[in-house]
Amino acid sequence: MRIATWNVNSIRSRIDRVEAFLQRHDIDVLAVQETKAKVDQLPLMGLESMGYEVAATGFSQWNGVALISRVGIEDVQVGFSEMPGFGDPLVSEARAIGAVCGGVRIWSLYVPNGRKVDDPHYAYKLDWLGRLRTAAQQWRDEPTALVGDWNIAPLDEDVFDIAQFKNSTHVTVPERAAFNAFLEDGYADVVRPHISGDAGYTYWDYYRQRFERNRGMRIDFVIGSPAFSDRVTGAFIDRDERDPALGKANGLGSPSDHAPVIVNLSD
DNA sequence: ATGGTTGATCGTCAA
Repeated sequence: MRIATWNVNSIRSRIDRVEAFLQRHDIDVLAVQETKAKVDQLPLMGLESMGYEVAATGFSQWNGVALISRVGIEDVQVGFSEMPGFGDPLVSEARAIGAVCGGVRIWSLYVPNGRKVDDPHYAYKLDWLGRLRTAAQQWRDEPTALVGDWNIAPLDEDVFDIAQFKNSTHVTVPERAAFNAFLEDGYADVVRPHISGDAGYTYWDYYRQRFERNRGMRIDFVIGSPAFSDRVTGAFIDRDERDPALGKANGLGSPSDHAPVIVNLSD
């Protein structure tokens, strides 16, 4: 089985890329983030004709997530719980959808960005991660994968220049501690052993030709329970999908600012 | 400190 995670930055504007990606890499389950679409706006026709089923959260702004699977989608669950004091519960619940696909529980996650360390959204991010951790402890003894855009760079080598991230979100001690808590609970970063340094980047800002200069970040992860991690036989990042020049040459529009992460599992 | 780019939606916010 082959699974992937990809922050697509609008599934409607990039459905051609999504369908081509699924075919090019023979993907069984794709977790997507930042769908930027309500459920009734999802472009399903092509996906269904390719044999995929879709489960998604609905939110029209920026934080919808989805699972696209051709090995079944069972026991769908959405979100974790309301975030007291942080507006509409949809804001938190639209960030996570989980289902059993091909015998594996997969969660597509869009961890809150945090914006600035003094922004209420930063505290919301840490709180949200704490709730995710509590929920994830219940699935640790099953084949489970927590995949998506974590908006955290756990190591200094996961950003192009750690000096530029002083006082910035994504690299703070509390965010890294929140990430490491999953590893302490028995989950593992199953892609780390297959990449090194700047070859592990999954995100490059649209600004300032960050991709062309390889000034990126590693913030998209596949975190597996022991029963999941034991089945991982390989992993890679499809950096070509982020290449604006390659996309243009292939007649495609602008890429997402994130590249897909692909993981192979033994049967 | 600022600016640069993209998407949803159509002035402005979020990333």
